[in-house]
Amino acid sequence: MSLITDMDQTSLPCDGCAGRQGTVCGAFDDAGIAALFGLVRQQSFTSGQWIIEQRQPADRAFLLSSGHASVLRLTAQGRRQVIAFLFPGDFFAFSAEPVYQYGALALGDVMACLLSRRQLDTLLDRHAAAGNRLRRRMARLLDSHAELAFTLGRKQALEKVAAFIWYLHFKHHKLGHTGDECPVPMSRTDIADFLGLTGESVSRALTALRTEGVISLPEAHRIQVRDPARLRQIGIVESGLAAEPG
Amino acid sequence: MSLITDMDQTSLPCDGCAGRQGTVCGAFDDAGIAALFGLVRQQSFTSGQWIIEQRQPADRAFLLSSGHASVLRLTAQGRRQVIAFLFPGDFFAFSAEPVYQYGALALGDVMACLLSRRQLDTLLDRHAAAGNRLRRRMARLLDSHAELAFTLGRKQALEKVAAFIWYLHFKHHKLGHTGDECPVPMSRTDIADFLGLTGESVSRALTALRTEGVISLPEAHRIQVRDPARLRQIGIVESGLAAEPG
DNA sequence: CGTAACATTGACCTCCATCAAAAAATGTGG
DNA sequence: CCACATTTTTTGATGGAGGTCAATGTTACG
Repeated sequence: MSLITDMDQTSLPCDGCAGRQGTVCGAFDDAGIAALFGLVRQQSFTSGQWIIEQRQPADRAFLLSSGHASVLRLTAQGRRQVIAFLFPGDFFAFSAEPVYQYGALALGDVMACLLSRRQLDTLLDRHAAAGNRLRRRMARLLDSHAELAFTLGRKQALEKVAAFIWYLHFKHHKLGHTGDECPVPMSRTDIADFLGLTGESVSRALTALRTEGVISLPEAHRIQVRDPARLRQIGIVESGLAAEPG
Repeated sequence: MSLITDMDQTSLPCDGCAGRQGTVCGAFDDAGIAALFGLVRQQSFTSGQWIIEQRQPADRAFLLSSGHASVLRLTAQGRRQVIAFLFPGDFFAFSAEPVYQYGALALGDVMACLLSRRQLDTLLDRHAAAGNRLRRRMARLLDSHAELAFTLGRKQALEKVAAFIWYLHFKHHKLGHTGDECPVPMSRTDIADFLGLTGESVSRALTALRTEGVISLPEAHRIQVRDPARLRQIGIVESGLAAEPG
């Protein structure tokens, strides 16, 4: 697959890259960032467009400046598995394969900074600190993948959906927003393909949580958390810290 | 979680470490290996012993010299999810968390080379090449985790078990063995907890594959593949190369 | 050899997928 | 801004894959 990582909150605005602020590029030291922005070329995508296409040479990486994307695999028989959702500031790169086994699909309007993998590799070779920080980032990503494995393997539908809402809100706050309400940038089917369910089951789970008073749904693509403690309990979100993809 | 990676086949015998040959430590350059073996202390474990315990400080790493282990998470309610199986030469390290969210359990007799994470980090900081190779290794591990996500989310029981057998044989050959028969070092329950099934379902799937003539089971912990093409087809193992955990 | 742990097989039931229809949201042109 | 067409979401009815519980057969080990 590929590295999909969210970069630090700590670091720099990304004007040179995105034209709007984003907190990104945490894995690179200052020289690295300077070099990086020299290489970057920006591109916009609309809903349903592939930013990276599955089965194409794994020679491109990108940084999501604005909007959202899903990383997914599509089999010959038409089965879909979403591996991750990307938020502004998230990074996609580093398949070990010569060809991407997964594609990245724009959910709505997207701005992305594309760069070649070769350039990125060179950059990383030159800046040891960047490589080390990236290694730590990848370790965190591995943690989150294990979390996903647990969710897929050992939770039932309601628990999966509860954990997912927890994850959505975690991301929302991590991106600097406040409040108990957050947007849902992906479709029910996308959520289902992430959690190993059907769209109908996702919908049913949402209504169940709404009926129980745990959440409310002012609109289909907006969720308000009314009882965070119970949501977390239902979702079996244990890991105190890195509650990435629950 | 943690990095669990199998090291290169290319590299060195591990006598200084394991007392018996193993092809390991591929991520380190020569100076790195020399330094590494200075730090190593070896330990043996018996079936059912924890090599690394969940919820303990994530300050230890280890290299499996001989035997097998499972990496698993155990929740308060007693749900079990196996994240990976470790084979001789595999490496376990690098949780991003301060405390391991997963434990490593010996399957039968095990010899492991334990080293402290701090020492390993220092080592990696000093040897840039080792860090880079490790990064590539982690990318491959991420690929395999995505493969696991697909298996857990979008395959049915028979397909999961077929893919698992494929994975077992892949590992077996990668470790230098030949032939269509290979040992199964883990229990049915372990397999079930890896694939998101129950032991009974694994058992049923195995008999189904046996009845179909795809495999045979000379003993419970030994599987012979009679029809590799069909096994692969049933297991939906697509990725030509990195067919890690199917 | 005997006992305990594990694996297989069977009967039953639950949760979720599937199929289908109604309701809501989204987009488009007038 | 509104009417209409299309897509998405919700809700309902039904069936099946796999979980659960229980009994039997097998393997591993003291």
